[in-house]
Amino acid sequence: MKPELRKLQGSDPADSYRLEDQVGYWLRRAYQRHMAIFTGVMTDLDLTSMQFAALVKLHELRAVSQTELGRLTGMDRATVSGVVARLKRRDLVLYKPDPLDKRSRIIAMTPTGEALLTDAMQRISRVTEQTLEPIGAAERESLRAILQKMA
Amino acid sequence: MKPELRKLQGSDPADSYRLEDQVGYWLRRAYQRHMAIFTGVMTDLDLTSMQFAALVKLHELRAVSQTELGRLTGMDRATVSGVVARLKRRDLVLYKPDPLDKRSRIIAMTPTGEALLTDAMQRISRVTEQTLEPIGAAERESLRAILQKMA
DNA sequence: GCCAGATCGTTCGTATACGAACGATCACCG
DNA sequence: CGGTGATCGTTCGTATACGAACGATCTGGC
Repeated sequence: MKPELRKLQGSDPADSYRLEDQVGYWLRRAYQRHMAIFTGVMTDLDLTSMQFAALVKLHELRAVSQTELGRLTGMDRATVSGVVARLKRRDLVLYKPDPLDKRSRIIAMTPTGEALLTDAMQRISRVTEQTLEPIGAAERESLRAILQKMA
Repeated sequence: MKPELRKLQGSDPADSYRLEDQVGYWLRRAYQRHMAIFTGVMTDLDLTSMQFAALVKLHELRAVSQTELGRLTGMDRATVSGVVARLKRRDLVLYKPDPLDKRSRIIAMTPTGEALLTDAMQRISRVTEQTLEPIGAAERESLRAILQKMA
């Protein structure tokens, strides 16, 4: 069937599909904007959002295995491996052996890491505020509820 | 103020900050789940979501410059470069010179690309449906409205 | 006590993502 | 017409992201 005929019949799905109408597109765009804001606010600390997430969890739990850290922050174990290695290279975290499991690697924060986290913590609200700036309180709550259901 | 004093007052921001309460975390999780669904549905087509997005835009506009394609799909020009190169390697798109601008590279789809897009198009609704499965119609509309405001 | 299957972390390969620096070209202004 | 600043696409470096295969270790069942 010729394209023109398909168009006349309006039966080619590709002709009515609009990228701008897709959930994935919105989610990506919103996340992308959030990331840009995060990066902007944290530039001089040289801290990515995933590194920050890892430090937050380590501060909260004091020490966790690498796999557990990945689970808590939503990172693949291969990804966590790299993130943690970069934190270690900057002495923000350290490795400890797990006395109960030789396979496991316990990650804990160093004082340097705690200090950097304190700095980051003082600006993280700016990231949230800027990210949510375009929407009101009721919408923020809706967004939270909906995204939590979805994930 | 000393850390100990802050702690006594319960004022260390790091102690009350919960990763699970952050917008960025929800957005990332939702997007991550969406991506997993996309990948699962499209595995045998060997098509990533960004490659799909590029093909969708090319189908719609027939031919666009690489930079414009990036703008339309929300990709960095360095990123587009790679995505398009991989599509070209599989003969899904082709390059054309721009008669009006020697710097520009026009991208257009090949019949192979169109065929693959047709295949992908037949399952894309499954991706959307599975992504939005946890939420109802009203919530879907809310989500759309809110995310569009945010981006 | 042993072994089969699960789990821990690594490495490799591939695909985004994006800032920065670069060469080529373009557009516009004086 | 000539030059200066903007734009196009590339390349490099770095950081996620994730599947798959791997060795080491652990665990449960027998």
